[in-house]
Amino acid sequence: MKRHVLIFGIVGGLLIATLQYTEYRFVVIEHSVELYGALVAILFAAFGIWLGLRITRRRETIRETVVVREVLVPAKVPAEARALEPFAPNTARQQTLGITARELEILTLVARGFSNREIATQLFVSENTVKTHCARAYDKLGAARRTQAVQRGKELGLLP
Amino acid sequence: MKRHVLIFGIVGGLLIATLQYTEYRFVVIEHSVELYGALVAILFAAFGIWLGLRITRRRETIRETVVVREVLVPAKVPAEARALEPFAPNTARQQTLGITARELEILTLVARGFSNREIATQLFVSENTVKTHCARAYDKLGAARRTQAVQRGKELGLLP
DNA sequence: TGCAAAATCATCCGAAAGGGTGACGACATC
DNA sequence: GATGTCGTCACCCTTTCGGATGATTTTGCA
Repeated sequence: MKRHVLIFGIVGGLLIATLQYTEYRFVVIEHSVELYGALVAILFAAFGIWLGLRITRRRETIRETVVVREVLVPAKVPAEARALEPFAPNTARQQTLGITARELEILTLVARGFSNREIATQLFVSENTVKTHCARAYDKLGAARRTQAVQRGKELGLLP
Repeated sequence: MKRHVLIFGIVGGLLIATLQYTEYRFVVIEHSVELYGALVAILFAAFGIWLGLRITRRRETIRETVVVREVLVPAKVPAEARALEPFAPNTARQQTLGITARELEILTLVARGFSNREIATQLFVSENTVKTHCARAYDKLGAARRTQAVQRGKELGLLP
């Protein structure tokens, strides 16, 4: 958290300096102040949004309400019909295999056909992190490839 | 989500206009551009953070733990559902997509988690051939990766 | 508050996968 | 016989994955 504020300040300062520098060099155009302000506004708004997402990303688990609901699910349903059913991963098996929630989360995205980079973008983490989670999940599932991990995950009731 | 972008634009425009107006009226001192930029930056950073919080806040709702009880359902989903044990691929869809039998055969092996080399060994063909079939299948399925192709194949009823 | 688990990120390297292109033979159809 | 489809294979190049390892930060809990 402290690091966020720090990089916020540093990046902000650098951005302002850069913008000022460029402005002093290219002030020949008209309305440069407006453009300058708009540029700063857009950049910092984007940065702020990113920061807001980043900060609050993990707070969701705090005030969650756990509701236990029982659902009757047909034992065997084809893939097309299964898409609508609420899927509940087999947490018992997940526990015994030692698969963490984050690993399972990434595994579901892998099963949906996303690349590591796409998953990293969606989850606001680096590609390396995704790869680490993947590797651990593969190891715990005894899989050598992502397709194999997906297959195993479906067999074990971990994935929809 | 669209509403957020809308109010973002409106408020942003108002802010810029206000800042320009006030600047033209009161800020005759030196370094007005720097102050102006810093002000805009801070305001928009705060606004961005607020927006980020607002966007993600409503996700902190209820997390329900669903307990699934498997139940044998008679014949709710008729034709495609019952032919599950010996899986019958959706040949109609296969035809319309122009997927050949060989491509589907290789696709099923891909879905089972085999590598191209393993598939080549099993089918007594070269790895290049497997890759060619894969590429054509991916193209016809609109997939960029093998996991995506598997996902699409299952959605379309081509794979078990 | 301190510790263990989990999550995050990085780097290196080799393997796997994917895109593009070209080619050749078998076979069916017209 | 010309045409088209399918299966087969090869080459080159780029991207993506995976394995191994080490490190730091965050979190949850006792």
